[in-house]
Amino acid sequence: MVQIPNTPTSADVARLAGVSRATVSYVLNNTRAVRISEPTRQRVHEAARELGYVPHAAARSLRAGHSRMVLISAPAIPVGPLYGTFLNELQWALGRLDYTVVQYGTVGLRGDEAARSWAELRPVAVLVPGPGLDPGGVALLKRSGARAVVTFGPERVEGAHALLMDHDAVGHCAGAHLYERGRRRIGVVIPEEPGLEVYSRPRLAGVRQALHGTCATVTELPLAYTERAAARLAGQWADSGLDAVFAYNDEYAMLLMRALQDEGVRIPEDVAVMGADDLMLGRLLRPRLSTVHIDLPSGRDLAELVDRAVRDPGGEPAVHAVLGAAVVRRESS
Amino acid sequence: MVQIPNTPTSADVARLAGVSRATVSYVLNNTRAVRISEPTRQRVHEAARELGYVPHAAARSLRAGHSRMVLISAPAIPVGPLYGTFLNELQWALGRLDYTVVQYGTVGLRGDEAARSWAELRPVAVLVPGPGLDPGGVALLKRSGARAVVTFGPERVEGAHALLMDHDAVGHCAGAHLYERGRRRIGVVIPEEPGLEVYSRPRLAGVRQALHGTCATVTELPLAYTERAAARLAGQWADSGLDAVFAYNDEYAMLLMRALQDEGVRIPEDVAVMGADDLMLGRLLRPRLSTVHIDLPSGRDLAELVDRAVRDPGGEPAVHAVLGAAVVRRESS
DNA sequence: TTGAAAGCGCTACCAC
DNA sequence: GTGGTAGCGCTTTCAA
Repeated sequence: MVQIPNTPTSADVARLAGVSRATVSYVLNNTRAVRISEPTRQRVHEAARELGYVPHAAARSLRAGHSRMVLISAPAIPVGPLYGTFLNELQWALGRLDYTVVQYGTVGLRGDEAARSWAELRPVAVLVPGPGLDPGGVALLKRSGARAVVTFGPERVEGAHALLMDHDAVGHCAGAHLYERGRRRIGVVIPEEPGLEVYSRPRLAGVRQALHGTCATVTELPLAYTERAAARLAGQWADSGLDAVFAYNDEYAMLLMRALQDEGVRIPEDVAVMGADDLMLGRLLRPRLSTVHIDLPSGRDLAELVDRAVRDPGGEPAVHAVLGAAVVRRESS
Repeated sequence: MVQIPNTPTSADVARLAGVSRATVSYVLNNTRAVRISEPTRQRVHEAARELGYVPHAAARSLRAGHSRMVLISAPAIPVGPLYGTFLNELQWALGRLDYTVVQYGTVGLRGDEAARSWAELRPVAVLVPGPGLDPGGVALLKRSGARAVVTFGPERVEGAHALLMDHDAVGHCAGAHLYERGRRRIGVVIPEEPGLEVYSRPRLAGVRQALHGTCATVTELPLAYTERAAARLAGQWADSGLDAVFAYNDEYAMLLMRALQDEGVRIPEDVAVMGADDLMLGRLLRPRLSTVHIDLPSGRDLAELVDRAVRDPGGEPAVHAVLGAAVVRRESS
């Protein structure tokens, strides 16, 4: 008969090694304040290995009164390679600082409930990309023991540290560049996919700002990420009289560019096209896609910010503008 | 003076409401077995709200002896939209079943250490995409209370349930299709990026298998995901005499296709090109990219598998082949 | 209908 | 050097 083995506890280890639970704890945690004889250490390690003992993180942090868990809110929309690598770097860096990093997705919960379920885990720090956290949520998390709450996205939130990713700058770059290239009737693609407004709105605003006080016009172009929608938009192009378009990002740019080319619109002669994100993708298009390169902060830097905030939770919430944006001109503009 | 507020506990709620901690627990958990008078309920809820009380998940599961945490190992490589949507659906479905879903990345730990750090969280179930878990790890997790361990990827692991994503089938489809189209000298791109072998090897094997017993030849084409590498490969194309290539996936296909076209190679006349994953990308290329559409299992199905396994941990580890693969012929083949 | 108390696994203080 | 033990926040049995 197969018996489901009970999870071994430190008491089991103690019993097997013939010592007390305290001693087990001292040995396995390398407690410096107390010296344990070498033979005893051996026996304890031996016993732990034999039983396959794994400490119980929840019990430990319950006892300690705090955890080293950093909770990162996992966005509901699939993320691109840019953010993906950033996240990996961040996780790695936090791991080096001995934090336990956990991504907690909150599909289907409204901001309030989300913050509550995060708080139940009593993380020492909470990182929230994009929106989805309001001042109330921040307060709740802090009251639940979070020593650092960091948002990174286009908006800051009262009470939280912010890595301000100023997507206005992305649009600004694009707008200024297109204007400089002699374009005056500029379209800006606004993805219809939900959840992208937080990025598309500031990017649009940036374009407007760059063109403010000039004779250039800005036209919003709602666009779903489908061939049909792109074809429809391209079909109406001649009527629009636009001579340039900032396509939100490289993927939408590819979609639109293809549709325009299929309509016989010449790029960049008739219409200049710009993307953003500087994906490999853009280099492979013909004409090569001009884009806005985005510099995310390094994961290491953010990890250090988190660590500092955790060690000194009294500090004022810092707001860092961290998004570098620079035009990469290729052939489409 | 600003005082760091202490996290309120159920004892605080009890005090404020003028009842015992037991009563608080009964009210907040809606314990059916015990009836609490309406006025008391009100007072408790009131107090909890006023204090911003959030239950302590760790303490709860420590007491309960088990958690409802499902741990999903977060892959180190950035994932595509395909897997991203699958993951979201899965999280949503598990959430509906009242599990707490957490993605735990293990950048930099070897399989053994990874399993250990997962086990420290005492999850009730562990889902591991791709490799990174050996039979020892599975045993460790089970001994630590995991009632279900599910791998999903191309290989199965002793002791764990498996969603067998048979990437051979992807290659097989591609190979058979290219053969059928009259191609006999077939190249297969093997990405040089680390971590992709688990997928590329089976896909290659599938191609070989499809062509076994025919006069067609298979040539491995190692390729890094850079323009330079692609240009180099394309430069040597004439010498190779290949008349078709299965490019691992749509992204590598785009990379290579572009390089070939820049070399003056005509597609599909001189060389047929196939991708895989059926991304939007492929539809936008010219010629439109033929691809292998991959059908991942629905997140709901996997969630149900997990739930069943959790409820009946005695059951034999099930192995499901779950990857549908079908050729989508467009213009590049 | 409500309260007292035990105990989940762990660590840290204090005795020996 | 090592062991006894209190107590982290919570649920649940038993008593009142």
